[in-house]
Parts: sequence; C-alpha cells; structure tokens
Amino acid sequence: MLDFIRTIVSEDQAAGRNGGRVATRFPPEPNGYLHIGHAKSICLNFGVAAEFGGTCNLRFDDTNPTKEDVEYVESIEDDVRWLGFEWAGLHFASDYFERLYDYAIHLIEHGKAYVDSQTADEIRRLRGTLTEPGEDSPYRNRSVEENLDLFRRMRDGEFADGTLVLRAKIDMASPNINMRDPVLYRIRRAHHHRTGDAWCIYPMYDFAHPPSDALEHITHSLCTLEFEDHRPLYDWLIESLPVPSTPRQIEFARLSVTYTVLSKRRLLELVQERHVSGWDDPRMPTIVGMRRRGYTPEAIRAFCDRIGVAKRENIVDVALLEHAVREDLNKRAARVMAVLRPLRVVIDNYPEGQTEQIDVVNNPEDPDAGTRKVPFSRVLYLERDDFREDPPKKFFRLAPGREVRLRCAYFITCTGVVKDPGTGEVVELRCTYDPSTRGGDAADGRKVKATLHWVSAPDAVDAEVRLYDRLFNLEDPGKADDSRSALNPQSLEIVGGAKVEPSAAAAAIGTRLQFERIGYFCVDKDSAPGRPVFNRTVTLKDSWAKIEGKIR
RNA sequence: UGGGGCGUGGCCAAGCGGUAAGGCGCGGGACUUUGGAUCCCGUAUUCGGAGGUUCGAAUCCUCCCGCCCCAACCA
Repeated sequence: MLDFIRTIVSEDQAAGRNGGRVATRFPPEPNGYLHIGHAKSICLNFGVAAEFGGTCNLRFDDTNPTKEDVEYVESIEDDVRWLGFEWAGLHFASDYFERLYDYAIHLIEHGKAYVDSQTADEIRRLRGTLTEPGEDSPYRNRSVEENLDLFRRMRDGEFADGTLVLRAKIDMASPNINMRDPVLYRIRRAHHHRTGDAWCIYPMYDFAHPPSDALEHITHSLCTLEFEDHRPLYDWLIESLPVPSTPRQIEFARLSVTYTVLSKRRLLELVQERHVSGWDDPRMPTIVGMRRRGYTPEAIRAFCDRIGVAKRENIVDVALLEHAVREDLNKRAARVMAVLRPLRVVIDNYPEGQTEQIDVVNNPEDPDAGTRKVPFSRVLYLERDDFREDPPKKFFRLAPGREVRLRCAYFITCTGVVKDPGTGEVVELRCTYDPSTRGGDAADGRKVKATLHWVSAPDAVDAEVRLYDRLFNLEDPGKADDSRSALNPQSLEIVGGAKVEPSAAAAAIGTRLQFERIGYFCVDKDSAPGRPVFNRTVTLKDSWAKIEGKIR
C-alpha cells in the first residue's frame, strides 16, 4: 500500500524527474536523543529510499551551537545503525558553512538579502501580526556594497552578538509570516561542537536546509507538518540560489503516542532533573530506552510500518506499539520460568534430597530453539497469584484439593495450607505429585485445567524484576506531552524477591526472555553475576486479569 | 480577524465518481503443557454537517462547523 509520500515519489520517478533518481535524508538536530517519533521519520526516509532504489543520508542540522553536542551526534548515529539502517552519506550542515556563506553573499549581490541593524524587539514589532502586514525595516534598502561590507564584517567578528542580522528581502506584507524578510544569519559567539570557534555567525535552519538538501542532491525532503508554511521560503531559496539541484519538500504528520512524552524539551527535563536515570532509562520513549527495555529494532520498524504516513494529526495507541513488540518477541524470546512473588510448596511424597533434571522446551513455537534442563525437587516456589484458598468462579489454577500441572513436570494436588499463626497469611502449601505424570501428561488421559510455572527452591536464583506498565502512565492518554508529572511513579514497580530458574540467571545481558505467564523481559545492563536484573518490556495479555477485573 | 493544513468506526489507516480494505483495540468461539500464542467469527447502511451536480458521491461543487500550525536572532 502506497502512502501519499510514496505515491508522489513514485510519480516523480515515473515522470523521470531528477533522472529517475530518489534521494532522501534524515536530518536531526543533535540536541537530544532519538525517540520513537524519530523512528517514524527514519523508517520513512530510509524506507522510501530503499523502495525506490535510492539513497538516504544522515545529516545533522547543527546550525545552533548553543544546544548541540557531540554526545548527541554519537548517540544518533548509534541509534540509526541499531534500527538497522545504513546511510549513503554522513553530513553536517556545519560542513556547508563556507558554502552557505557564499550563498548568502550571492543573495546580497542580487539584492535579495540585507543586513538589518534593528534589535530583535524592533524586528518583531515591524513583522506585523497574524492579521496585520509588517512594515519594511529602515535598513531594508541599504546598498549592495554596504550589505556586503557589513556581512563580511559580521563574519569577521566586528559586531557584538545580536546587533546585526542578515535578512532575506522578500515581502513584509506577505500573508505568510515566514516570507516577511526572514532572518538568515545571526551573530552568536558560541563554541560549535564541530567548527569550534571558527564562526561567530550561524545560519538559521530556514536558510541552511534548502541548500544543504540541494548540495546533497536530495530529491525529496521529507519533514513534519509544522514546516508546511516554510515551503514557500524553501522554494524561494532554491530558486534564488545557484544550487546544483532542485529538491522538493513534502510534509507529513509527526507521531504522537498515547501516554507518551515525545517532546525533546520534556525529555531533557526528565533527564536533567533526575526524574529518570538517564536517556536510556527503560521508562524513556527514546530508542536507547526502548532498546534497554528489550524492544528489538524489528519490532520498532514493524510498528512504524503499521502506523502509516499521512497528513492528519494522530495519536497512536501505545497498545499498537506493544503489540508489535509482543509479536516480534513471541517468536524470538526463549521461555523461562520465574516466580515474582514466591509461595513455598512442599511435595510431601517426593523423595527428600532428590533432584532431577527435567527437559523443558525453550520455545514451543520454534522447534529449533531446543530444550533445556531445569532442576526439580521436593521444595518449589509457585507464583502467589496462582493459588487461591477460596477460588472464585473461573479461577482454574491451584486451590485446596485441586490438581494442576507444573509445566513440563508433574501433576500436583494441593493437600494442605500452612498459615502464619499470627497474620493468617498463607506461607506454605503442601502437595502431592503423581509420579506417572512426568513430562506433564497423565497416562490415564485425565485433564487438568491449568499449567503453572515453577522454580525449584534450592536451585532458584534471587532476581530483581522491574515492572514497567507503560512508558508513562497518565489519566489522560492524550495529554502526556503537556504534563511535567507525566512520569507516574506507579509505572515502575521493583520486585526484589523474585526467583528465577538457573538458565534465566545465566542469560547474557540484553537477552530477551519470556517469563511463562508473566511477560517479556530483558536482562538489564545493570545485572551482575548472581544478581540478575530484568526489565519488563511489555506484559503478556492475561485473560485471568480481565476475568478477575470483571468479577470485582 | 490573515495565511497554511486536516476532518473515514474507540485508535491508526486505505479509498480519489461505481456503491466503506487492513491493522490495533474490543466481543464471541475453537484449539492449546502459558487463561499467552495460534485459528475462526463479529465489530461504520456510512465517510464533520447541510445543500447541490450525477443513473450513481467518502470521492466533484457550494456554504457551514470543528481541530492543528505560523507573529524565536529554535529546529
């Protein structure tokens, strides 16, 4: 299915424009880490290029040195690569500073730009309003010679920051405010992460972007909707400048996700004010955050494919993202048994001191994933939630007198409940097992309504499990971007006393596992031998939780 | 009040004059050594609203309504 952008590109190619060549670029400003919203743009730009036999560049729009940093350019390169894309060319707008300067001179020489001596305040005042036209600057008609002289001296550092500015000479009465003599260059004595102190004047985005695209022979310059009003200026510059190609700007709607903050400013705040541990905090919607949580590049790309590309504002349900992650992980994550809130169970008729190794399938949907040995013994841990002393209707798991299956092991029947005399809390279950059901099947064919995961107590490894419900969890899914309190403390729960089987504890950092009946987890980078830490990526769909919700 | 965009089910999204794709979500069923997964079935007589053109409109025209963006020496 072709979205409107692919349709345009396809038509352009069919019409032989640009010689049938297709070239795109992903142009982030290195002022923060990439997030799921950028992933949409990355998939679009690289995707379109790949589909039409073209190329896609990675270009850093680094024209504002005060906000940018090498830390960001490095992380962005990593993230794009991690997502699985290879750029044809790696460029920086700052690499074009000299040429952009020459282009500015060209504009001045052709009477299309002038140096303005007004203050920022005065410029704003004469720009007019949304409904009233602006007025010409008193400096608008300086001679070409004077403009040339002034602009050169601006570059030479003769003037203080903010005193002079280079402006395009277009139309102060244009109904489009972007055409009311937009500022092209400002004086800014700031250290640039790449050009150092070589420049004290920096081009504005509006001036730098069109020629940068043209210099890279970009054919389709994809950007978000808010730049729609800038297109006339984009085209004006492409026409006014002696650039080597004529790129075309096409706008699409940016991505919003329910419950999710995708504003770079907000995310920066969360990091700087230490509400999260860093850009890669698993609660962050950043690529590094999702990566640490265990999302795969394939899942993120699948998500981007499904959300589509259009021009209407949209807020995609985070459930779609989670679905894409689940769908992908379900195929690749090894199943492993873990117990979050352990309840001790003693199998009375199982030989004391005996341990046997049980073969357990790693992934029932992937025969190639093989099996592993899991120790089984007389004392086990079961999930607290898997037992109810007084089971409600439709609760099929363990209860007094009831028989269930321990996954890949035996059928057990609950014969007794041990409670703490003081609190009345259930502290231990007594059960019996049926030796003839080894492997999980009864010779007499009798059925059991539930299969539980379990961990052998003497072999279990203590683990820390971090449960993240949603990236961010708010009352109003649509307002996530507006609230500073977007980080709901309840969205993160740390379970300290979890017990996992040995193979889970031995998994390498970054390994994605599916804890039977609990959810998908990723071994965290903070893991240490003997102290595994698991981040939950997304939860399994638990029908029992739904049923329980209905009962209440 | 100027300009630029956009309005198809709860959320995305096809469709571009021939009688509403698909995905997520939701509901139901089958199957199952995860109540997961998988597999079926259901989920807009209607396309922001009202007129009009046409044999026929979500698609064309007119008017109206609603939402978003623009007045940084940010990108």
